[in-house]
Amino acid sequence: MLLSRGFFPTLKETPAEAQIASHRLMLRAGLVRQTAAGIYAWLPLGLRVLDNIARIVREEQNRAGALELLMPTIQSADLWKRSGRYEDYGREMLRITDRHDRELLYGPTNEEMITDIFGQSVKSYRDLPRCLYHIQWKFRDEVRPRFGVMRGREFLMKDAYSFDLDYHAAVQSYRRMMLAYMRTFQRMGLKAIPMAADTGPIGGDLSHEFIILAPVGESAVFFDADFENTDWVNAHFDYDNTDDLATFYDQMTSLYAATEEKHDAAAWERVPPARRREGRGIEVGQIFYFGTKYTASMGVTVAGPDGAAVIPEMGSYGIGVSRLVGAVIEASHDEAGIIWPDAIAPFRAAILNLKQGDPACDAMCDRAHEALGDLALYDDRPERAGVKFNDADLLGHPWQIVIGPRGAAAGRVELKRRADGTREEVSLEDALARVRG
RNA sequence: CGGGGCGUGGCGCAGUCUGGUUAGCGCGCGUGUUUUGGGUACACGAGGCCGCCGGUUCGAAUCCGGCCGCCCCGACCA
Repeated sequence: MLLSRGFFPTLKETPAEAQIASHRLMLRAGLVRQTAAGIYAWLPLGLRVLDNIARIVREEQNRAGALELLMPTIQSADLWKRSGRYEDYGREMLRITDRHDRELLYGPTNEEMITDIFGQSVKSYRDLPRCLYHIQWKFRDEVRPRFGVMRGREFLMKDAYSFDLDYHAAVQSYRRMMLAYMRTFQRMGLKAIPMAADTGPIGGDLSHEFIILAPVGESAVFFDADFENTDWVNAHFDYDNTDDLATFYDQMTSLYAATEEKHDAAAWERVPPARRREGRGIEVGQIFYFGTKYTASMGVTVAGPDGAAVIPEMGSYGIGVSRLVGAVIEASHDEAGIIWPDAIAPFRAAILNLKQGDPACDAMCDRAHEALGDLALYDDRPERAGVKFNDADLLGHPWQIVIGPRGAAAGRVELKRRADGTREEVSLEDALARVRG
């Protein structure tokens, strides 16, 4: 991709409204632009990141056996009246009236809708279990949106819903999704900790929030530092193996970890003082088991093996896709700008032509650009080297291929790793190979 | 929803208290020269219904009233 042909507006100065690092950097690097309180437009660079995060989420959901569909953003109020939440949800729900005075709403979540869709078509225990998900925009009319996309009113969320025949099977679904979540965040370069959490308006009695530690986080959290020594990544747990899931779940939940609402002073006292960690965290996902709350209220049953009606057990599982963009930046940036983890970077590398117009530089840059194609952003502007260095650091590409007249004449390029700032002089071919990974 | 603050070229701000010629400054943008490995320097230039509506006045960015928008702290929340 040629930078000169793209739309990557960067800001030298920080807009006054941005208070935290991720918000500042998202505006300065041209990822988003605010269009109203808590509502953002995603510019090309931001959209690439959002898509990359959604792709990883999707891959891990599929791997865990969940099935993707797509439900609408606008929902009928009737659905919510059936579950009783139309009154309960309060003013966070954006209510809309159409030209026929029908009551609609912009969905803040989809339990009612998926329960309705599922219940219409599934009539036998043979159709269970199922887990369905979609990645769709939500709207919650927050009283006070803040921190850029971390607490927007409109946000992109992956929400999955599991349907099982009984409690035991529902617990397997819950554990399966917990494993999928840990794998998802791990792939994005994030260290998430599952913490016992409140269920809020979703309801139910079992819930975990996935927390990324960060000083700007909105939740106060308490956890046992020993969690950092838990090695679940190399354990190769199988989604279909009940023992694996049990072992994994035990690893995740046996050590103390809770958000403020679920904090238990007595249990906390039993954690050795040296291992007690208190801090703040960003919630990037939450999972719920709530049994038959929606299937019962909305009248969904299936025929069991003996012919008797059974009310399916449900769980729901959310990941804040757009929030993750901010969370990743909070976890990975420095004074100069963003440091993208390889897996979600909008481009794997920047190609910096330090002397636009120099035949050797131009030729070598063209070769690099041709070889990497869409993996790289080629800064072909007639700007000074300093401008290009600074923009590349700001945009946070994992690699920078620096091509100047000195090196180009000798057939060498400088390869810089954004994360640690290391640079080495290598041949173009070696640089390309490293960037491709 | 309580408390506080701010709306002035794309961005960051000054000017408002104490009304008065053409509304300034820095950055950015355009053209040219210059520079050429970490935001170069100079020159010229474009770009504003001073958030909106109404009022006071000979005269309003400035004073008064109303409205809208946005931000921050708290309570609330993926």
